[in-house]
Amino acid sequence: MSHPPTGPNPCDRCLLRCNPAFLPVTTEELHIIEAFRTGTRAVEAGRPVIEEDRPSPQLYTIYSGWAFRYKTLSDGRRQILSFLLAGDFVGLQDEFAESHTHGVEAVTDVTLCSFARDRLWELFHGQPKLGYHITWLAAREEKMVDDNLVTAGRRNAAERVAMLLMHLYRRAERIGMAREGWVQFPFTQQHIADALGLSLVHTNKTLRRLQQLRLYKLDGGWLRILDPHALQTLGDYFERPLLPTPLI
Amino acid sequence: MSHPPTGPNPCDRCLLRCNPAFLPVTTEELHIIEAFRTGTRAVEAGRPVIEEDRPSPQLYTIYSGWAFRYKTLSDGRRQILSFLLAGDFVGLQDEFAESHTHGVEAVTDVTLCSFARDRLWELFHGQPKLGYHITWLAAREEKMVDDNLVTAGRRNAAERVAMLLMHLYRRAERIGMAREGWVQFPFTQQHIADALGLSLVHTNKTLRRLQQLRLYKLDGGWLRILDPHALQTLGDYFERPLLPTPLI
DNA sequence: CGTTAAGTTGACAAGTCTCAAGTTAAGTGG
DNA sequence: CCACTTAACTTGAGACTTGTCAACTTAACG
Repeated sequence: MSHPPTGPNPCDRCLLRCNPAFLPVTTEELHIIEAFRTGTRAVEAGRPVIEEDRPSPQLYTIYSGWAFRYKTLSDGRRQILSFLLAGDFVGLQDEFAESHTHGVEAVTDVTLCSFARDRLWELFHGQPKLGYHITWLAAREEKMVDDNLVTAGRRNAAERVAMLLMHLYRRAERIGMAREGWVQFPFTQQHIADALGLSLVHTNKTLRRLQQLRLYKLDGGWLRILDPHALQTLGDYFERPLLPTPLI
Repeated sequence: MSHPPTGPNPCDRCLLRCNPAFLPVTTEELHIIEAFRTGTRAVEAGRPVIEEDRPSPQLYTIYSGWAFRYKTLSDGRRQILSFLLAGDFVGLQDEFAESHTHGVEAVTDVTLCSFARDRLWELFHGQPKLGYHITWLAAREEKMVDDNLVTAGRRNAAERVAMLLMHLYRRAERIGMAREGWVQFPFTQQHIADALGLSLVHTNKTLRRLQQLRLYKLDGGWLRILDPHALQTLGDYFERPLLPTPLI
């Protein structure tokens, strides 16, 4: 999961596909995917991947880095809908959208593989298995939003923070981003507040409290979960065993 | 949209397909859908359609009535994730789930068309267009959850209620359930509270306030929007023009 | 007419937000 | 290498929204 110097490789030498978290594909499927791919793109930390109000002609798979999907109300209040990292497929909603849906912004520097939206149907048609996989990814994405909705709707501040820390740690760990119990944590407290539906100040105080309880540790942009059991119980958030994920 | 006396018809005489809100299908597609369908099912108001902790072997399309998807935390706090009505496709998430995901419960008496989950791949394979449609439905469903997450995370009580009233009214209206500006409204204040992430009492007070402002009217289980402009503005929630929906 | 679920209301408690003022950390240019 | 600037993070105080508790009313139903 280290950053490739010049962006993603051609699909047949894609580093992500060596990752056991992802489902293997046949050579034929790989060729179809490669033909579907239109290129790669790098986005700097903090810059937009997809503008909120403009439909994007591209679909993306995150190749490296962290990003997030969000929506803003007209007075500027912002809600982060979900975080995205390597392997996540973005922009599907727009394909079927009557109009604008959400924005996507890079947290770290991000590299992406891009696909032409208007050839999505072609992909379903020519390779139904890949269509099935895309549906798989859409369903997984929805499940994450479901979880976030439960969080915003029913958990209190400490529970929210506990849940999010475990969630982010687990997702990074799952695709091999953990190094001896530490995971890169590039998020600001503003990101966390926007994701949890809390104010920045209250997020800070809650974070502080859980840190003083020695439930987690944050050092130089790296996160370590000190007491996973406590965080899971507090957040009432338990990861189920995970199946390999399709990768488009 | 009146209730059929004995449950849904065979697909080739499906009343829903006469509804212009839904995408027309070819005869061949209709046959495939009919072969995919395993039967129909009636669920009484208040009864479970899918149990929260048990994976369901069935997928469903709602044929008539209102239902909702929900999740509960282990101490009983419940969050409604989205409301379901005629044409909505349910259970897809489970197909790809590592384990349990959400429960589904009937609000009114509900009739359903059921499909065998283990033949979903067959459907994608034999009729990619229908697979594409299912993805369409999944993406639309996710957009609704996105909206609900923004609501729970960033809107205050009055804004939440305004948004939900408009949302429910619009969805019912769209598939022809409106009668001279009135729409059936079978939800209790507990449903609304659970959907909005508010307490029952506060939901009641907020509802009352908006009613006294003459923004809407509720009479004998029927809802009328008196001031759509005010509710839309308050909820910062504007419906975009809608395309016909696929119907599986 | 009695029973039950749903809705209503007021009083008070608690959680979260806002405001305002720091402090720390990380650049950047002189 | 240091002074300056800026973004991120902290902290306390007080206001406000929302939640909880408890009692009561209304509507629906047998």
